[in-house]
Amino acid sequence: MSLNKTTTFGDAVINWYHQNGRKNLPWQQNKTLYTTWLSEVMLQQTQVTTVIPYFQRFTEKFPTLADLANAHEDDVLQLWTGLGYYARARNLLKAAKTMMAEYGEFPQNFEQVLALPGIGRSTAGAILSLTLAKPYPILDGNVKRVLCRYFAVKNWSGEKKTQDLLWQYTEEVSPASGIEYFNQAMMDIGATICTRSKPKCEQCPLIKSCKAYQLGLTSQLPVSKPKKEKPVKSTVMLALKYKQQVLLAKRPSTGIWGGLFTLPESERLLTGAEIEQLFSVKVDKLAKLTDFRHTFTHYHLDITPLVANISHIQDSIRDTSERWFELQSEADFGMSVPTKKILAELTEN
DNA sequence: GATCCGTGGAG
DNA sequence: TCTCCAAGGAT
Repeated sequence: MSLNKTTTFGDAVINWYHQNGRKNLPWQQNKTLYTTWLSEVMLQQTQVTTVIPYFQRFTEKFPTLADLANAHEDDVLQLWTGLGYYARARNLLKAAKTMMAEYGEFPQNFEQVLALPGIGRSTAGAILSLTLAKPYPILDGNVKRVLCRYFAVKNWSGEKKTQDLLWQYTEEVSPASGIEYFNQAMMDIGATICTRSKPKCEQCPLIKSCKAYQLGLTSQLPVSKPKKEKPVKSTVMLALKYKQQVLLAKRPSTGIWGGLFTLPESERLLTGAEIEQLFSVKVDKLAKLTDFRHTFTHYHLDITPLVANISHIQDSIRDTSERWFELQSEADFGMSVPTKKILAELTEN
């Protein structure tokens, strides 16, 4: 790593931080490696305002690394419900167990941190620089945007070649001292000034040397990723309702909604007779609710909720992954958002 | 390199 | 309503 020792870039950014940087976010108080790690993982592809309540609930339930390492996956996924990218939660628990078993604490060595599941180069650098002022550069979405504009990078940052170039740039501009302020400031500038649309260049400490600004390219950079048509998939989600209970099933740990509980799905609408045969129940009433669309990063999912009021449920649990859930109760496990939405609708009626 | 993995807010 | 995309990492 070659850190620039006398960069005016670094000075300008650090000075800006002391005047204008964010210092009151929940994870900036009483920082530990554990809390910084948690916040960085939650913030992957997720905005600050979304993360705040999740972070508070999580640290209240699991204040320390040791607490998390002793947790059950269902409890972790419950706290993650609605936050998305659930592999983050599964990897968080896995990493906590590994750290306690291998080191008895959160490691301070970069290679050891990087080796943990769910932690890449940028997250590892953020954890060690923000918490311990270790001189590692970061390259998250904010930093990428700032650097793409500052250096007028005209290629999409998703390309390997461009990614490598941006890592080179972030190493070059990172100061040897004050990295904990610098990295936080770069993220703050990206989030509050160098925004995707309508950047507030007049407030930017880098305005004098920003290439995009000089060339009048701020509205065209960074180059957005080449867009592809999202495929549309469809599914039927079946709510088997027995009195005030509904049948849910835990999904396998890989794939969409891994480890979460969801309603049973079917590729097509089922008849009452089919449901009776599949689940060994008696269907008293069958109703189709209004379709709705759930959109992921890479596809649309059109969901048709089907509600079957049933009786005779003696043999309806077919698998250890299935369970009956009381509609009015608070789930102590993770649930997908579409499942939660449908259950909420059932509870109202 | 390409694909997978969620969700909510902004525009 | 629809598209874009936000503190990325794993396969």
